[in-house]
Amino acid sequence: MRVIGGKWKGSILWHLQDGPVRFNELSRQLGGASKKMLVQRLTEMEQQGLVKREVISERPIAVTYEITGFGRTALGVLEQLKDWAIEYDI
Amino acid sequence: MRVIGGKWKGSILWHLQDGPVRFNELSRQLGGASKKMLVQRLTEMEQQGLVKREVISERPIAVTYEITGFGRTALGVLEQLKDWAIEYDI
DNA sequence: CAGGATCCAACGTGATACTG
DNA sequence: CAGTATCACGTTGGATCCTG
Repeated sequence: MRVIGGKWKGSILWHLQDGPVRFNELSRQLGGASKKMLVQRLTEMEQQGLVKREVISERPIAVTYEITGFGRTALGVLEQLKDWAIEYDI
Repeated sequence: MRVIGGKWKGSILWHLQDGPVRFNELSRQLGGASKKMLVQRLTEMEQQGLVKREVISERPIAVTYEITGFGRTALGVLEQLKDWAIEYDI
């Protein structure tokens, strides 16, 4: 729960599924999330090994976040959870 | 996540596995949980259909909480989560 | 562009005391 | 026994402004 719980981590992993995404793009995709929130979650997820942060360029700075192998296993668990939620209509 | 997330729900379901448990007994089994917390979680879980509350006697009042069929499916999902957590040593 | 710093409101939580 | 009520507190999150 510490690793995959909370309101945003699942959505973040989901949006990183198909390749690296830049910070602001991710921010847009996640609609209701403030930038501060997103920074907090991403930092946390990087330390937990769920995502990998990569600086693409400086001036102007560009950063991408990419899901790791471990992150994909977490996403798998979340898929199980989703199937269960759908099955019981929650 | 709304249904099985958080710090306590998993433990509560776990302790109800083998039959109904009274409030205070559950409180003792869950060590660090305050009574207030426990009431909140149990009320919430009753409304979500995870547990069933039953008044056994009044004066002195006795109440038990029992896991429902739906609660057992939730426990199943949590088992998956646990296996994953163990596999990756979190 | 990708954050960091700051301020403030809302919420969750624990401790304690009380009740039918 | 199984809660309810109240308060004090720390944490969390959003909003806003700032920066290399």
